[in-house]
Amino acid sequence: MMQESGTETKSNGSAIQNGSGGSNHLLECGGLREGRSNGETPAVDIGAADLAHAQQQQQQALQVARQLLLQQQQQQQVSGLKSPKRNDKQPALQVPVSVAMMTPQVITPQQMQQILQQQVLSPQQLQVLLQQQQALMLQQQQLQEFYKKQQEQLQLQLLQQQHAGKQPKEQQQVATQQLAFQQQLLQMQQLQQQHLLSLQRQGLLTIQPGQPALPLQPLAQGMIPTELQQLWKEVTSAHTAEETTGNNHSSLDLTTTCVSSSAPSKTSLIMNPHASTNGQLSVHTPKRESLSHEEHPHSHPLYGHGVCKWPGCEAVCEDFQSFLKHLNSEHALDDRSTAQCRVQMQVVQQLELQLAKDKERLQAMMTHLHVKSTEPKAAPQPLNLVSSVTLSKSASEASPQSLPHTPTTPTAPLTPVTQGPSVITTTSMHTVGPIRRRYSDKYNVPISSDIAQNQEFYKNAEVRPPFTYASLIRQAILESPEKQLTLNEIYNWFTRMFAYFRRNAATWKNAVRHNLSLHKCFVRVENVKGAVWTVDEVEFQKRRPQKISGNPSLIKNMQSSHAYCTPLNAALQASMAENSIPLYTTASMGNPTLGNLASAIREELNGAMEHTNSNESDSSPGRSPMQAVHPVHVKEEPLDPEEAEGPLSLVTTANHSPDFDHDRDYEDEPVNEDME
DNA sequence: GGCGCCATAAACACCC
DNA sequence: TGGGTGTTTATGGCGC
Repeated sequence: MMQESGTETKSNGSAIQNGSGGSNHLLECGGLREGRSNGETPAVDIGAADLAHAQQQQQQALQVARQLLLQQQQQQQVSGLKSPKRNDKQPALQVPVSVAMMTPQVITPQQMQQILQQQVLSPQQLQVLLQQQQALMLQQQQLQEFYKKQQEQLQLQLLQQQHAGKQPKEQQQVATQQLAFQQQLLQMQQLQQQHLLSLQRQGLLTIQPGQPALPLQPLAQGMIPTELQQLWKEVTSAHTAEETTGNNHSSLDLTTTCVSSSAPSKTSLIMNPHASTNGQLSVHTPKRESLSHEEHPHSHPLYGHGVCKWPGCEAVCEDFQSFLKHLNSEHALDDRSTAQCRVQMQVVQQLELQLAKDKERLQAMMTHLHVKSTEPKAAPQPLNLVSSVTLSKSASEASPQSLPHTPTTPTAPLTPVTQGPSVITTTSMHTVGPIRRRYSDKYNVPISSDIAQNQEFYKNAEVRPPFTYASLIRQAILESPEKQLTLNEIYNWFTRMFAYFRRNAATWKNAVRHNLSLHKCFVRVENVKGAVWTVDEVEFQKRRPQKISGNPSLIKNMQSSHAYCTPLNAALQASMAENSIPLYTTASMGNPTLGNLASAIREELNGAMEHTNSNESDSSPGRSPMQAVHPVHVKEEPLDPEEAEGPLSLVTTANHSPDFDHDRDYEDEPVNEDME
C-alpha cells in the first residue's frame, strides 16, 4: 500500500507512457511536469504574468514548506513513530527512491547532510514511516483531485470567456480562483513536506542537492490555468479521431479509470504526459494554434469552414457564435466529450510515439549510412563518396522534417517520401533516376543484411521484397543450416520472412519452382528425406562476370523500375494507412507500422546509394564493373576476388567459396544464360 | 524495334 | 484421383 503510492510516484512517467498506469492524478500531473522539468520545450504558451505569478506562488509555498520542514523535523522526532507496523513487504530500499522522486528542491545541502547524519532506522520505524507516507499520499491525492476539479472548471471558464469575448472582470475572478487554488496547492505542498520531513529525519531520504523535484513542483507550476487551457487546446486541436480507435489501445486504461470517476479526474487525462514528452509535434503546433486563436478571436482549432471540427462531429455552424453555442452545448464537459478527448489524446500519443520511434530509427539509419558511406571506398571514389555523404547528411536533415509531416498530412501521404530523394539530394536523383531496388543483390547489396535489417518490415508489411526470386531462393537456402532446403522449406521461408508471400501462393510458388528449375545455380539433390535444393556457387561465380563485366549497360538492364517502385509504394501506402487510416477508422492494412515509412526511405536511400556507386562505375574507367557496383554501404566484405582479378576471371573464384556469402549476393543468374 | 532480364501464367510430366 | 514437385514454354513489362 505504501509501496503502491511510492512506486507510482517513482514510475509515474513510465507508467503513463506505457499506458497502463493507475489513476493517480497527482502522478499524472507529475509526469506531465516531469518531462518539462527536464528541459524540454514547454508544451504551452504560458503568459508571462501567469508564469511569474505561479512562480511567485510556488516560491512562497516552498518557503513555507522549508519552515515547516524545520519544525516538523523537531516535532516528528517525538511523535512520528507511533503507528504499529503492519506491512513489511516493502523493501526499505524502495522508499528512498520513491521519496526522492517526489522530493522537491527545498532540501538544502545542509538539510540533507543532517538527514544523512541521522541514525539508521529499525524495520519497525520504517514501517511506521511507510504508513505515514501512505496516509499523506492519500491526503495529497484528495487535495489534488479537488485542485484539479477546480482547475478544470476554471479552465472551462477560461475557454468560454475567450470564445465569448468576456473580459477583464471575469479574468479577475479567474485570477482570484487561481490564487485560491495556489493556496490549496501550498497546503498540499506542506503536507507533502511534512511527510518528506519525517522521511528525511529518519535518514531515508537520500536526495541530492540538485535533484529535480518532480511531483511537487509540477503541482505548483504545471497546473496553472493557462497551461491547462493550453493543454485543453492541445487535446482538442487535432481534428479527427474515433472513439472506437481509442478503445483498441491498452494505454487507455489509465485514463479510462480517470474518466469513469467523473469530473475530478477528467483533467488528468489532459495531463497525460505523452502529449508533452514525446516529440515536438504536440509541443509546437498547439502553440501556434493558440496564438492564432488569441490573435484571431474568430479562429478556433475546432472550427473551420463553417464546420465544427470536433472529432466525429462536423456539425455545420454558420458563424462563429453559433459554433461557440454548439461547442458549449454539444461538447460540454461530460463523459462523452472527455472520452473523445481521451481518444484524441491517444491518437496524438500514438503518433508521437511512432514518430519518436521512427525518428530514432531514421537517425540510426542515417548514422549507419553515413558511416558506411565513408568507410570502404573513400579513396577510389572521391566524387561519388561526396554524393553519398551528401546524401546522408541531407537526408538526415531533410527527413526528420518530412517525416513528421506524414502523420499530420494524411491527405497527401505520398508527397514527403516520393519527393524524399529529391529533397535528400537532387544530384543523386539526377543520376539515379527511378530507383530499382529489386535487383540490388546483384550490386553487392547483401541481401542477407538487407533482409535482416528489414526483417520485421518484410514480415509485417505486405511489401514485395526488392529481390528476385532467384536471390530470395538462394538466400533461403544459404540461411539453412545445411545449405539445402526442400521445396516446401523454401516455401516456408518465403512465407515466414515475407508477408507478401502469404498471399497468392500459387503464383509465387510457381515462380519459385520456375526459378529453381530455370537457374543452373540451383541444384536439386536427392536426399534421405527427398529432393533438396542447394546453391551451386561455382555457377554463380561463373555467371557473374559474364553478366556484369564488359557491358555496364547490362548492369543497368538488371534494374527494373517497377520492381522497386512496387514495394516502395506499397510501403508508403502501408505507412500512410497506418498514419491516417487505422487511427481514424477501423480499416487496417495488415499490420504495417509507420516504421514502414522509414524502411521505405531506407530502401530508397540504399537504392540511391547503389545508384550513386553504380553510376560512378560508369565514370570510373579504371575500375572493374564489379567494383563499380559495390555500394558504399557494403559491409566489411573484402574485395571480391573477381574485383582483384578482373572481371574476366571466372575459374579462380571457386577457390573462394568460403567467402562467397556476400559475393553470392552480387549477382543473379540470367535466365537465358542458364538455359543455354 | 531489338535485346536482356524478370515475373507471371500455364502446360505437361512424374511421383506419392 | 488429387496434390506436390519439377520442367518447360510463352507472354508481357520494363529499361536500355
